[in-house]
Amino acid sequence: MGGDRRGSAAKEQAIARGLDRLREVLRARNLKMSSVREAIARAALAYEGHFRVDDLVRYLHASGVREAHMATVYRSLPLMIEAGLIQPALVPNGDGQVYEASFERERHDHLRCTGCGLVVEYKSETLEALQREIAARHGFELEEQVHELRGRCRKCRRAGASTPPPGSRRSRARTAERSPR
Amino acid sequence: MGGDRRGSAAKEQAIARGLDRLREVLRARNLKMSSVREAIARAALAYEGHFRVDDLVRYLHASGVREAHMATVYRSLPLMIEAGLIQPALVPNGDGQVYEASFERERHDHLRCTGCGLVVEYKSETLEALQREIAARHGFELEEQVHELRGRCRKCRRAGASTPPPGSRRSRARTAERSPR
DNA sequence: CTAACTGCAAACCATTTGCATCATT
DNA sequence: AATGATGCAAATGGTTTGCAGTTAG
Repeated sequence: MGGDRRGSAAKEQAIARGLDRLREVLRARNLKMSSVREAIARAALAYEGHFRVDDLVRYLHASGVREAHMATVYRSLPLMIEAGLIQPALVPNGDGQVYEASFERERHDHLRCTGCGLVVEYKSETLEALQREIAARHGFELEEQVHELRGRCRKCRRAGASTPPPGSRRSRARTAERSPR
Repeated sequence: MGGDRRGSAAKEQAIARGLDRLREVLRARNLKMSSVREAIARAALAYEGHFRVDDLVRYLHASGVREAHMATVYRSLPLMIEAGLIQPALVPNGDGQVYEASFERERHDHLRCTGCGLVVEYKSETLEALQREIAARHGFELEEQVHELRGRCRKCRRAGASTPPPGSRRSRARTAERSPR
């Protein structure tokens, strides 16, 4: 299953900072830290790429945390989001929300191939500036932006028909983080 | 409930064109038009503002179509989308997809107030051009874009605290179509 | 006539919640 | 000790599906 690779010192430290951040949020609300909570947060911070709740649970089980229950993970999601550890990643396509670690990582948006499901991250200063401007023009103070572009990637266009391959639902598509330029 | 206002001739004709468009899609797939199907499409085209499946069903009932079943509406959604009659409007927040008529209407995106739920439409050529450019840069042929900005509207910022009012889920928020500039 | 469509009820599935019990502060 | 956190199972709620009967082409 997913791999808990070597714990590069840097990454381990980032995780430690993330956990501290979470503790702050908890303290601020008179909530408690717990071993399960910590394991979940640790897993979320360490997870490479996008994940769903059940992915995280599997990862936890694989990591030796025997009883990490779905319900518990669900209950900790809002806290981790508030602490800035994770973020919803893609616009849900019917099969559950996908998250990604966001702690000490810069904002980015996604391009998604409607053919093979490939996801590419990109970042555009121009885009963000434009979004702020649009919000301001309408009297809004921007808090969050959802931006996802969909189309056919090079490979799918070259290879294929104009319609996405049939019967390909819940395709745990491959992800290519970071891309050209 | 929702109002089926006077049938301005222009609107009635647009609906007729929409239905023709739907017939084309149906014919192309060897599917059949039916009275129920037509009533559903008609309702979707006539509906003012955003709606959910159950809104449409209520609207249909109110319009005298006694047995317009949810399942049937669900089954016709993909067809209506393919025919370009409707489109998913907002990014689902947990409580079901929201649609809006899109036939012979120009693309637009939404700004959503995290305080009161107010939704404002806006349109930006610059933004669309930028999106196409980003897609192209990554070898994608753009097919669709999801873009939603969230923040606090003028009124909410003036009026209020920094956190959205508690316990305000499934708020059928008011919508202000079309806005300044 | 045949293939699609429709109502209805049951099935699905991601997410939420109630409750008794365990752990942190 | 007191208040939260957790596992588990049951409840939710939007959406999908199987089936038997109806209807369009």
